[in-house]
Amino acid sequence: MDNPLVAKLENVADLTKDQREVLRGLCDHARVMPPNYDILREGDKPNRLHLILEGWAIRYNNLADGSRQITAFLIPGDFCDLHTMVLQQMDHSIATLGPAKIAYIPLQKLHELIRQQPELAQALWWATLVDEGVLRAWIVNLGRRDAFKRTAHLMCEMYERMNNVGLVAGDQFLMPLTQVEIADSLGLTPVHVNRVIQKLRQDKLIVFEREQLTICDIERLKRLSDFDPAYLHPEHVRLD
Amino acid sequence: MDNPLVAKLENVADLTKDQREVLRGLCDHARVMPPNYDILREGDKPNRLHLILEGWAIRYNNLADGSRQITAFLIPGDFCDLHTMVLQQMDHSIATLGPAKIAYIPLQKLHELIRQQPELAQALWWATLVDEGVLRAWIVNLGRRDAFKRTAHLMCEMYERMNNVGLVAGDQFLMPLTQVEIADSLGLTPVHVNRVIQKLRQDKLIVFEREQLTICDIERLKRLSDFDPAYLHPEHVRLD
DNA sequence: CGTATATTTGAGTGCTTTCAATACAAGTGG
DNA sequence: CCACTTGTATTGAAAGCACTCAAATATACG
Repeated sequence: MDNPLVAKLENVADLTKDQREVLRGLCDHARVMPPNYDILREGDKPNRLHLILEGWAIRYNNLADGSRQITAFLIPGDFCDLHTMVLQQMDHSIATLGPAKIAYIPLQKLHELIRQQPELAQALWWATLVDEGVLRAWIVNLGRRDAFKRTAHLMCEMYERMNNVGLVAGDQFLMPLTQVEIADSLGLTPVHVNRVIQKLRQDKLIVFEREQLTICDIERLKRLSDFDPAYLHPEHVRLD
Repeated sequence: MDNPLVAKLENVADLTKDQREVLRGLCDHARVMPPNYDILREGDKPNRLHLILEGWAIRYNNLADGSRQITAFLIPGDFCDLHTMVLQQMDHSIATLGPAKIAYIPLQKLHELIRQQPELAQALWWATLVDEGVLRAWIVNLGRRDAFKRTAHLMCEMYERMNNVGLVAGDQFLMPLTQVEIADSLGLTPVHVNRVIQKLRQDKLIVFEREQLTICDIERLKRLSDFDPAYLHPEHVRLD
């Protein structure tokens, strides 16, 4: 498989062969981590960056009452912590879901890249800003959609994002989430997520088994969940 | 009043006299806009940046069913659209609440600043990344807290942020929000927000009248809403 | 002083939660 | 290889938080 970061950025920027090499070079040092492994914990002050190469991870916060809110799903090509280029301290934790291959990138290597390849740096900021758009879309989802639409919207988003890194085959992709994790991301209870998913199946919108999600009718799913991919900014990056 | 952007950044970075001047210079061209004025609309491709100097604004999305979700409150010192440095198109709208003084900054001026003052650019990225932290905190708020705690948490956040730009006097500050707007930001209905606010008053936690919010017992409010200011990253910026 | 906007109150409804129990699958240790 | 543990999915019934609808009151503004 090609490098997922390269795949992601090529959707929005014309990369030179050289730039592709630089990006691949960032991923030199990678390791496969076990499921449910905390890559980063709240309060950490990491001195290297982490990039997902294979598998999924979650960004999450634990609350005082013992509950948990997932604030992002990270898929291949996503940085876990680009913000540590500027911010000192992690204000949340990051954990793998299934086994996941993580690239470890020395902070210094990134700083060099930014100095030597400003255009590439720009592309990385694009990724950060898209992440911000995703966060806003999640707020809209949590704030203004009922459980059914909310779940459908999440599935549309993951379909789209997985597609952007070439990980959708036909109408299906690997979504290694339990219903508990879906619940923790959507602000619902696992019990209710279960009922919602059953309805999605009943309505012949999805098939979801053994971590494999099949979208039977993506257009209908997008329509009913009011999904508009504009927030993922598939348009070309401004490189001036 | 001093420049709110300078005030905000000085909390986390040691600015030289020169840098302060540059920041003030960004705000040269400013205008007072009327209440409920759309500074930017979804789909716009702005060629200048907008910075709040006085008053409040909202970042919001309109949904297909006619409802609205506010995804951010912008206060003095906040950029409306730093992301247009990289992204082409607005994926949401921005509107003033009360009358608000907005600085208009040509994109090019910002690009010059980034080239000539990399440290300042770093400080601006700090602001963007804190905004991202705020978005995550909102997701946690919407996903895992009931209406009462959720409302309390919002008030703690705005207290803290207003304080960071020197706009809290004693225990009170100007919060030009109607209950409808609070509802649209918290994913609640105005009716329910009304009942929650009454309870907050009953419990002697706040006084809220004529757009003036007084926090009677900030410590209790923080405790009960599980508020931890770490996500606002008051720590010193990494400037290497 | 009239009109529009914002706040408040009440009653009834419903989506989602909570609590509890069952079924099922996967992994572990003896 | 089986008993056992653990995590996940599923189902049912009851309770509750927040919503809807509707109307009254208050406040701001021209």
